[in-house]
Amino acid sequence: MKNEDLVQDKRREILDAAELVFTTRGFTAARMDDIADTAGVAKGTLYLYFSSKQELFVSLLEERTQEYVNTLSGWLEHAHSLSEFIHISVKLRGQLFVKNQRLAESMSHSVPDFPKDLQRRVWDLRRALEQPTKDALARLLPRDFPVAPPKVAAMVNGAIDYVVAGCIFHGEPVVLNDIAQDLEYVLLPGLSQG
Amino acid sequence: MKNEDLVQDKRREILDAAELVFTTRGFTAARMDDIADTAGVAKGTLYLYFSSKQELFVSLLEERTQEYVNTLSGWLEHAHSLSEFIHISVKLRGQLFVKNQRLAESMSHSVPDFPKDLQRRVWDLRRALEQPTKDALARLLPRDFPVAPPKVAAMVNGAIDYVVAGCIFHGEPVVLNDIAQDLEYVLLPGLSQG
Amino acid sequence: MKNEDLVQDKRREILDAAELVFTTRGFTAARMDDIADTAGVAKGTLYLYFSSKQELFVSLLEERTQEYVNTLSGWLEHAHSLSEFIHISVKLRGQLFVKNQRLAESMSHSVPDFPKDLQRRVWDLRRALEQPTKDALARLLPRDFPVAPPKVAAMVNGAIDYVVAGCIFHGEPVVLNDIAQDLEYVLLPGLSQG
Amino acid sequence: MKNEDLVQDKRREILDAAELVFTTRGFTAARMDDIADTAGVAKGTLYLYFSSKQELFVSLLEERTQEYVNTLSGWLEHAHSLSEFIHISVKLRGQLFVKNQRLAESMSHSVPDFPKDLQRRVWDLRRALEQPTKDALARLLPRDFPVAPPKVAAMVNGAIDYVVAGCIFHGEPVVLNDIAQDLEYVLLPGLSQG
DNA sequence: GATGAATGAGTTTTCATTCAT
DNA sequence: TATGAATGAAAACTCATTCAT
Repeated sequence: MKNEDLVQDKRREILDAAELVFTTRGFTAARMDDIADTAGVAKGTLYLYFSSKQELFVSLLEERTQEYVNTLSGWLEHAHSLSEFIHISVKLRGQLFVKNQRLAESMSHSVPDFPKDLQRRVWDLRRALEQPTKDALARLLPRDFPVAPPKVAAMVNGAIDYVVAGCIFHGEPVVLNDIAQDLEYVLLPGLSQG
Repeated sequence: MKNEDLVQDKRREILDAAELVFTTRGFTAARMDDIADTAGVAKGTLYLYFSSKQELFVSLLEERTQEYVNTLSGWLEHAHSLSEFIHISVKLRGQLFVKNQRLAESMSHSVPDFPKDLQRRVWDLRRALEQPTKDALARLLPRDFPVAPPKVAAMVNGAIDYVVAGCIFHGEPVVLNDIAQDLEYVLLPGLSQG
Repeated sequence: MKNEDLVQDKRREILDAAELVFTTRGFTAARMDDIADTAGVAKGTLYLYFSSKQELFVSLLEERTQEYVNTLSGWLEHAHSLSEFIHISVKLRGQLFVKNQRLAESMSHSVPDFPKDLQRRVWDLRRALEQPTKDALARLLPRDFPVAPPKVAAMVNGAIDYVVAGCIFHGEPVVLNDIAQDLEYVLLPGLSQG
Repeated sequence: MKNEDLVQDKRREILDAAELVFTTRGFTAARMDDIADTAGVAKGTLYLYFSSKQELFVSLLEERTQEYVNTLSGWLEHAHSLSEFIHISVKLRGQLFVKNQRLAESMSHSVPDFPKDLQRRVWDLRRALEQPTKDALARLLPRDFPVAPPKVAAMVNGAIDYVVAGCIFHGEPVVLNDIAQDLEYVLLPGLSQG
């Protein structure tokens, strides 16, 4: 028990360090040295937990995606209106925006060179990531809404991410409640049309 | 004249090659060898036109941003309704989506390590990139629209990019007319509210 | 006693494992991990019995050389003719060929880098290894044979080893009786000359 | 012309350095750094001429085997008796003994881990290496000699190599003429039997 | 101006050895 | 005594940059 817990702790420490370094520098520019230093372990230790830099990266994606998907679907289950859906989406995507964004970017560049088994693991992740939003929209949109739920999900998420990114870029504070209200104002009329 | 033109031609060839390689592999993973091969010149020649890999990258961003901003503001000047605005935006962002997306991603990862003078040049680019959409919205949105034009611009552009990215990811054809109609259906009611 | 025996057992297990790994991969490419796994003990345990990888290797050479020399001199003592000498030599060298060959090769590569005390131990081994064949030839060769026994020993052993190696390389079965007859046919006339 | 020659010179320098280092240390223990230092070039330069340490090793084997086979078959063509055959064999194998021996040893350990294409190249070498001696013996042995030429070749070569190795090991001078006479004395009677 | 061979600092990965339990 | 997680020095290989031709 004790032993197993310690192993999990160290694994988590390494993943936290990896997240920081990968999201700051991108996959290729990130150095295993930096990850080890950040985690406070020796370089060799990384390889006791992950078989390569690529495998560490994919494991990190899996871990974070899992957490995010769990949280998101938990919250969205209790959304009973499109307004609630928008507010919940803004709150969660906004909080996790920066690191998820950076990881996602790294993915599109780096993964094409990965070995087949790792590519497959990433592929599975992408599908898992879309599911909760798609499910909630399927439930909340008016019957016979002419735009398919996956496309609507893309619009909502894109709008959220870009507004948050804009705030960060311009150095404005990210007030998620205000952002949610702005989004509601723009999107709700269109999404509520019978 | 003749001489000057030749110089410009070679410069352009190198930039075209750099675009292909940077957008395919990302900044760090891109190799000067590949860029030279793709451009059909020797590696040393790259350094006659650009003083480093970083400077080549920033020059490319400047070149492409300039082109894109010129085209976009040209088209948006003639937009006389929000509907037209949406259709024009989808058409242009959609066409340029992939390469702009990749360049933008590379920017966020790589630029923080660049020397200060190059960072300044990138900073100026980002502002230039937002201007045309902001100007058009300021003109087309209803008086006293409660959401600021830069935020609306972010929502529209985010929605466009994510829908296009979703099509590409799922292997569906990217039919820009259809996408524009979907976006109009979702966004226009909110944007037209008095 | 009991305790002492257990210690010897574990030592032997480690040496057996080391033999398998060293002869399969060569000294440098052999990993202490593999030896520990093969022996069924933890890596740290190896260092309770042998102070380093190098010392383990030399101890193995000593152990195996001792066994081989004992067996060989026991058999050769009862050889009463050059024909018997050849048959016995083929039988024993043939059986032990592969592992001895590999250990010997490792020796010539690796030992030059060893510390002086280990080099000295290896040096002693080499001399011990030649003695039984030299003694038997001194007894069995005709009086005043013009070629010195050590050189004859080298010829016989070289001929045996290369024929066996040739069979192995070409994938032919190693039939030691046939090989002994071939060697007798070629060597006996010369060795029997008065 | 000039250019091509310079390239060949540098390639040769690297191969010479590689031979020295590989034969001194064995394949695994040899370091690319050492080879580069010995050749008087930078580490990166090695990779302009050979794509990996393994490929450098196999290229070296090919180069040296080719030289040796050419020389050997040239000389053996003019051997008109078994006595001449023995003298020629001793002279050539003796001269090249040390380095060929060491390279051959490295082969048996290292090559099994090489990629398939390199293994194939080594396999071809081994066959080429046996041909000249086999051809000469087929010509010179008595009709209906009961031992197959490849086996006789193995005996002769093994005897030569071990006698030479014995001299080196005991610190005696290697006088090839004397060694050839000793071998003739022992082997010729057996090989000449009708 | 143009070339491309050469460089060497920087990166990932391995593995003998140690030491707290 | 036995363990095996942790270490970090060392090795293969890469690639931006330079410079003699």
